[in-house]
Amino acid sequence: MVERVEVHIDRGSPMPLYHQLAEQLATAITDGTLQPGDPFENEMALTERLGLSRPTIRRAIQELVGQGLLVRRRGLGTRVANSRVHRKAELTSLYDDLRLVGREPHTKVLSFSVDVDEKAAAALDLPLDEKILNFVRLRYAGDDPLAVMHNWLPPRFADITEDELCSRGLYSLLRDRGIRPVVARQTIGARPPTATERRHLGLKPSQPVLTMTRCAFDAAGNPVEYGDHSYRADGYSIEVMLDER
Amino acid sequence: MVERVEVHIDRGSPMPLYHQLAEQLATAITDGTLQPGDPFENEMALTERLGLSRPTIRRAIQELVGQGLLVRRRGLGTRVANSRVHRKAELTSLYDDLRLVGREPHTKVLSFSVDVDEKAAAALDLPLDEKILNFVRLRYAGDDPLAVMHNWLPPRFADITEDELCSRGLYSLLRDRGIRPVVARQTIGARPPTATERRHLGLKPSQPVLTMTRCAFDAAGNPVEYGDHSYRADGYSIEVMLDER
DNA sequence: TACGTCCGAATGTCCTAACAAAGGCTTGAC
DNA sequence: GTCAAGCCTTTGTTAGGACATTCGGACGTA
Repeated sequence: MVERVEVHIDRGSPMPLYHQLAEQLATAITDGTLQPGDPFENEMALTERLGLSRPTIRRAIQELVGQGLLVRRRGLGTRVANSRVHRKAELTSLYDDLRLVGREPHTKVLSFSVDVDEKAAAALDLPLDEKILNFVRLRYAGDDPLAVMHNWLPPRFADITEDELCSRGLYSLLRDRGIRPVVARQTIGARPPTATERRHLGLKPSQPVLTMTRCAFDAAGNPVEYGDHSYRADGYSIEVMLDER
Repeated sequence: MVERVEVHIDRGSPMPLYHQLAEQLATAITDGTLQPGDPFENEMALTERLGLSRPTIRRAIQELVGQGLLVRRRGLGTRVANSRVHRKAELTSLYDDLRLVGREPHTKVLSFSVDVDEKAAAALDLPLDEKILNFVRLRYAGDDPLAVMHNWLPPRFADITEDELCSRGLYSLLRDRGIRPVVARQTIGARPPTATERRHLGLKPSQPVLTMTRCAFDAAGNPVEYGDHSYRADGYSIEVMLDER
């Protein structure tokens, strides 16, 4: 049985038609209107029903295939993919992650300065003698300390204040300044905690920390953030989706 | 200065024109013929020079933008992106990873059986009473034990033998059977080692293991592998690229 | 019954064409 | 000299059409 998703296209909207379509179809899949394995209305039928051209329809479907929501096979048709492979938004800050699971985050700023740092400068692709904003935050989930996060940012963000860091996530601050990190290279490891980490996170020497160093870039490929974080391993794990599509 | 990349299009090839073009341009970027920041020949010029239509050119360029090799801005043009954000192939097995850095991997199979397992059945989307192939491998990098890897596979792979597991990577075995994992959901954490892990990996109680559980899917969204791995944290870290393009 | 061939359906590739929107640059008015 | 309006270049969106390729099933034949 082919499901006919109800779609409303607004030709007056500044949002491209293919994107409007993709969004509404994505909603129909993620909210369960369309079930995994369901056959999908074919391109020509959509073309006629919605009064859009085939390239527009194809582009919308392509977007959903790229997100792993649909699977297409030549000669056969298009179907809703297995729901568990749906890609989720991946580049989020810890702050957002915690909000999502209902644990109110808060932050204590342990240090805050602007100074030269060769390792960070290299990572951020800046001159080695450039002064770099850097700060260390202790992050809590509810009342429990969860992570020690050390970050370095290019000097153009020098207007960030300690107060701002306490009240919101770093990525939210960056977005307000018109910067949207879209790619990040991360290295994840584990080790015994340092004395500082034991003190701040309340750990015994046998309880390891999960470490993550991350360099994030905007769409143009400019580095926007370099970070070196240590998480309590008993309270946090990192979820990632890998794909080679 | 606009670089004119030498491109040869073979209209007789079964490979799509846009892909031929994308591949040759990608090579020019990754091998350094085009440098990061270089302006890129614009669409109309490519159209005329190569005798291809604009949609074909655009599709090739789009492919490279998706890989993070190019950056486009309306009204401005297309440029080669910062080289460090180039996405690398991400879904590899440990075996391939080790080969790449020149450390000869080898494998000892610790256990091998076919039996029911509710947790694995749920992860693989199989009936709970279905018999599942499962095995535990101890992986070495050179002479050093590196990881204890526990894997579960659907019964259709029951023809895999212990010998095969010793000589090759798991993903290579799957590929030979026509299965290509393309997406995986991973959870990465850390904890102190169990007694078994201490024995096999030669760890002290204070040396943590890095844990990764992974469920991999093929292009159609069918689960093909479930794994629960423990790595020596002092010899291994996990690199991932995140992106929300 | 078993097997191979043909056909229809669906997606994949490629083309031409037109207009919209965004950014930088030139030109002109003040 | 300064600033704004308008032009040009470039990419973004949409349309419509033609043909290729692949898959499954129907049909027919041995």
